[in-house]
Amino acid sequence: MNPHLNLWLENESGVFFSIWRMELLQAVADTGSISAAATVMDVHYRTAWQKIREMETRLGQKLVETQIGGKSGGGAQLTPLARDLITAFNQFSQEVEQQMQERFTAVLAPLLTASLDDSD
Amino acid sequence: MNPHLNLWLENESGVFFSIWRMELLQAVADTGSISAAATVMDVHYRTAWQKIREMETRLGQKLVETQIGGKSGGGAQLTPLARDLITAFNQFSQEVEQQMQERFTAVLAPLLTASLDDSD
DNA sequence: ACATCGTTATGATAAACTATCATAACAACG
DNA sequence: CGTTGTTATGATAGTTTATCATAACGATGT
Repeated sequence: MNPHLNLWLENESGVFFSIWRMELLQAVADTGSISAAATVMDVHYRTAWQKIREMETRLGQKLVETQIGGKSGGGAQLTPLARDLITAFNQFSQEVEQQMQERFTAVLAPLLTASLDDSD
Repeated sequence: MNPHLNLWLENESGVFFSIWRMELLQAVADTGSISAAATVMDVHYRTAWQKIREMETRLGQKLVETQIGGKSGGGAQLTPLARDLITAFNQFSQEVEQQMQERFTAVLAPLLTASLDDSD
């Protein structure tokens, strides 16, 4: 019975950023690989890789630097742009979410508790 | 390059209200039938009907009163609860959207114009 | 009395999207 | 030079969503 929200950014070619995508990039930063990030986000590696590629294509900018091979098999790090986007979008989404919770309590919660909870 | 948002409400059985669903119910109110509302919302009748049923099932309350047959073939009107939900949710979503636009301009727009527009 | 009309209601199918499987290429290291 | 774990990508499976087809309905005009 709580409100949920999704926020995303798109240009002419489609969605290039969202809350989920931000978390995915953050997981790449935290773990040092797309593979481990996919596990953290509980999606298949292919899904994570494809979403990152899609973001980069639609943005026209690199977000993740990858290495193939090496002792640890390879890895991935964020570009400075990706880090900046995470920082800004995280602040943005948290502020909007705060407002959502506040307005939900003020505007919707009274109606929902009155019309639904009482009617059982 | 603008921000987008979706807002929805769910309980244990799933999503029972959202911006799109609100617009669908409003279209039913405006047109007097699910069929015409589906056309307005640019979806198939079956889709509109199924979404309404889903909302009612998950909410455990009737949102639309329907009639089959008659001179105009039939029709549909909103229940008082549906009207109240539309009113409250509309205010809720507009306030959140306003905040989103405001915070986007303050937090994200500077970064996006600096990092993306300039790089062409 | 009864055929007409546009709507509700629903089963069946098609299409689109998303997730999963399988596999090649890769490079530092012991 | 084989081992290792990752990136990268084609191919397939599955799941969700949209479309098609059709029956039931009842006020109205003939």
